[in-house]
Amino acid sequence: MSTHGHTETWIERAEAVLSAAGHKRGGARRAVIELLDSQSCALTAVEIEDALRTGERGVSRASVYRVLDELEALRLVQRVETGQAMVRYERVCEQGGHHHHLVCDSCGLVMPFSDEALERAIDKLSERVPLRVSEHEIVLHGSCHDCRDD
Amino acid sequence: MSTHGHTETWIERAEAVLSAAGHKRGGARRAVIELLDSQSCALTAVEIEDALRTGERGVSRASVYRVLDELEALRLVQRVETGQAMVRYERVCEQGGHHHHLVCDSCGLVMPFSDEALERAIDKLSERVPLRVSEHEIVLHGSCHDCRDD
DNA sequence: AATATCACAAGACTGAGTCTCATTCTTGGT
DNA sequence: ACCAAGAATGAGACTCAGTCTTGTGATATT
Repeated sequence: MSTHGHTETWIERAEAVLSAAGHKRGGARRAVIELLDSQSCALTAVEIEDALRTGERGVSRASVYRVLDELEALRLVQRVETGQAMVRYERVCEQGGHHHHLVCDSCGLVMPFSDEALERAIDKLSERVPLRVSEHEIVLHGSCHDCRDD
Repeated sequence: MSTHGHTETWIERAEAVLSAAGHKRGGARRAVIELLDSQSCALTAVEIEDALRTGERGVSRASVYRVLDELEALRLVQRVETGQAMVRYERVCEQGGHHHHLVCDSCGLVMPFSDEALERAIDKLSERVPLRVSEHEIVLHGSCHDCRDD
């Protein structure tokens, strides 16, 4: 890795972006960021609150939501609407991390997937549609291997 | 139109499916069905409750949710997750009515759209994915013509 | 170190959605 | 028509994710 082209971790990028946006540092935000960084899949706000309370550093509910809002506004985290009552959040990785989600309606399992053809279809579509498309998060519903019984 | 091949309205189909599923008739359900039939785009449960209270036939909150659940289970209505805090519902039309939604994150406008290439991409995708895909509802976010300022 | 400002915690509050249960309506059988 | 069984409904209590308020503590700048 060269000096200025090195691969930055998500935490490092998050700290840099937050600082550039004029935010001071704080323990609650740090705790939320570290938890999000340690997870590979999307968490709900309540899951985050519970995990932190059980863990080393409790963080109040208001702080969890505030931090998630800040991170979302800076495109550091992304909402995932799984249709499961609670919104989920996951960190946004820059390089090739673009993926969508499969949700099993029976057991609630959430799985990531990605597909080139789908991306192309959406890119083209975006040009024809009366909306400047900013983000897309596709969620497909169905039943997973263990729930093939409906 | 022939005698048995005639085009059935959504209301007629709904009544038939409900009856076949062993449901008796009732005023609340009828009112919800008529409202959904009169709408071209998706409504939230609260919008439905309000519209009915203001209209001819008030329907209690419990009934609105109960009826929507029943209709969804029978695939007569479809949920639309717009990421706007409240789930929306719209009737499911059989012939070619398959469409998705654009949501303006600034003003909350919800617009329908459909796209053949997108459908094809999803159909192909469904075969490669570890999930028996039952439904898909794509929601694209962005800003509409009137909100081009972010 | 003083100060101004941001970050935070605690908990009251809001409101969408659920649950319960008593009452009313439908419908099939008589 | 009448009646009984069971479905449909209404009213409101209840749950709980998410918001808002306020007082306190942390942080950076001078």
